[in-house]
Amino acid sequence: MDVSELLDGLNDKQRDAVAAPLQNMLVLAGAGSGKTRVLVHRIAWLMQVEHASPYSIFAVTFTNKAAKEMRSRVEETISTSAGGMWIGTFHGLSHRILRAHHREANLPEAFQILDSDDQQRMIKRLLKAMNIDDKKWPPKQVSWYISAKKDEGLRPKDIKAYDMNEQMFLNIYTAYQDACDRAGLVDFAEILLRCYELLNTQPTLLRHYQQRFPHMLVDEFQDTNTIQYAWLKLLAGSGGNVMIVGDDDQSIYGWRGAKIENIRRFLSDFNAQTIRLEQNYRSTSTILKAANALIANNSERMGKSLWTDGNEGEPISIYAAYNELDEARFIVGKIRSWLNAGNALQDSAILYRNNAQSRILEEALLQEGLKYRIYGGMRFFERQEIKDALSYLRLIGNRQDDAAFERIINTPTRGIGDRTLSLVRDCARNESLPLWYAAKALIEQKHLTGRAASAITAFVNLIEQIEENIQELNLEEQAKYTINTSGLMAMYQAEKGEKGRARVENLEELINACGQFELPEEEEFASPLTGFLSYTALESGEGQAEEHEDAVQMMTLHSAKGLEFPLVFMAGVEEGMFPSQQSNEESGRLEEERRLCYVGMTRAMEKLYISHAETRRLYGQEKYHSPSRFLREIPEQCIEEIRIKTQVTRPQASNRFSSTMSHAAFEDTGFNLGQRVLHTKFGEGTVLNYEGTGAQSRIQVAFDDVGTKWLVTAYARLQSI
DNA sequence: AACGCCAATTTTTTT
DNA sequence: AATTGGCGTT
Repeated sequence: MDVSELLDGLNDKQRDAVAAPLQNMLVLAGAGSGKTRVLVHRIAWLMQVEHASPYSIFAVTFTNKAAKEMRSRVEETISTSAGGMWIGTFHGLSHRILRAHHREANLPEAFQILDSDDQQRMIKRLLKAMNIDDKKWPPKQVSWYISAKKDEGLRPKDIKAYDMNEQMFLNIYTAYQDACDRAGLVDFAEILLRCYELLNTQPTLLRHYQQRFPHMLVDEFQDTNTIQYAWLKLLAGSGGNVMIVGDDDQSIYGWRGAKIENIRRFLSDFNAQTIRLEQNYRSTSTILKAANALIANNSERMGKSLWTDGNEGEPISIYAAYNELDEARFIVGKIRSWLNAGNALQDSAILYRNNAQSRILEEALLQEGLKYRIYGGMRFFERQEIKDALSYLRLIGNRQDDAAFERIINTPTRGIGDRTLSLVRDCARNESLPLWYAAKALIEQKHLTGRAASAITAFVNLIEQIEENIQELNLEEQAKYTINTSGLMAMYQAEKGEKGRARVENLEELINACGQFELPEEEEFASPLTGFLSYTALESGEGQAEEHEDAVQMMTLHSAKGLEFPLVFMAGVEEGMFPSQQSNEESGRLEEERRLCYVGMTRAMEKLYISHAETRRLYGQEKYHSPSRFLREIPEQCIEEIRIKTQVTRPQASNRFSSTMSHAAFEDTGFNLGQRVLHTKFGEGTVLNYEGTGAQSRIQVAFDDVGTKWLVTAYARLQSI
């Protein structure tokens, strides 16, 4: 590709970023401003103009999806393979370094990765062993504590406990780390911390990487946490060509340790130039105006204002639903009209604050016969049956893996009960042995009696026999053999119902995935099996069953980041839901909620609907929510409120008045517009019954008492609900 | 080991 | 409301 082609079709700011001289740079990239494009073209520019070798390029993202997209777009742009380039996630790249230097990192060659579920189970077992009440110190909270500390780069020795309570957390952290180290296991946060420590303590190694990668690029920088920042800084060394791309207004992972301040830190630590990408190629000017106004309510911003030379588009429609069913009905009705107008279903998305909201929406879509796809939730490699199977493979690859041992020792049931198991655990703890070797020792020393002994022996033999018999097989055959021989397949085949059938299918899919798996050539693994196991942990399998069917896209606001849709619905935009109950003024999380709202709004390309329900069933109780404060922060001229706006006429010198049902909100419901009703009482709270239609509205606000006209805003109340 | 009952618990999520 | 986990019973 010609150099000038790299700059073609870019705006001035994008060009400044792509063609900048070698320097540290912050690209403050607003939503929809073409940041991926800039990153990709910058990489191509480095290669073609600065003559950078692909081996010198290091690009970091947060998700596998983003990494994959970047790689394929780079390859598309430079028209050759991007092999040799390191493009990956923080965890993926750190993991790669750890594999290559596992000895220096004090890890066994076949070390494995704990996901958060494994981590919690591990902690739970530990609490039991340490005789700690898991009601007082819930495993979930403990794992949260440990991860948070690791994200801060803190080992137990670096932490001073403030009180007895924290001291307990600290003790568990210490014990947990000890257990992981002995079992050859690393959790997600450990991957980053361990890699950081490795580089920090091995100057030769660090220099090697620093020299190899003079060109670094980082995406979504606003989501970096403390350890990720430190890791980057270490790798960048004194080199002066780091490009970070981010948007402080889209920082929505503070609750997970992301530090928005890292952007400012980067500016001073790296003495970096700032380039702002503010031209938006996604949304209508109305949507941008609204989003800009909303986010302006946040303080401490880097400052940025999106603009477009595109159309004004339609106003943002705000629908005040009577309850969540009405809300769902409204959304589905609008999607139906959108579809009937000749649009594609997959171009519409429903966004919500929490996953629990999806159910009602689903039901409404189902009723209307509209296909939908829900993002998030249980991923492929996180499923119970898959984790069972993987645990067999893990234990075969590494006998020290206590987490895997615990999971499968009695799955399927083979007569190893709690009594026997606690003997094994005690022995393991007393002798500082992995559970596997403790079990073997107990058999050898004849500490186990008849039935328990034979059950354990059978298990030990099973694992050893599997290992022996799969030596000559390829990965797919290994998995197949293991799943069948272990009895897992038979166990799930015996499980009745839809669930059992699905699980068997998943196990088959796992075998299939093993066949499809290509071991990354450039990376160093003890065996293909180890490589596959790492892959399953780091890439939990979102793309496993990705069907590109035409369906309504449903997801939380968080998972919508980075995506765009012509038609977007934001549901449940109510106080207590969004901003959520726990992010009130005191918690200091309001600004992050506002950013989340900003993220949601800027997903919409053409039309945005925002809805809130007056009444909502939440945790089995009726809750009354007022519209979200965020709605008031949107300029009125960007908004069209869809409500039953009833115009009321008051005859002179009379208490009687009539009102007319006159709003589009009823269009899709089959009610008759223009229906009139007579009343004698009028005021806040008066219920208007539209006879024969089953519709009601309740007067919410009465104002403008001018002459014979009252302007009244009333909410719809549908009797069918 | 399978079943059933009771109690607790409810943001957001990637790796 | 609905799901999950723990515990006791068969």
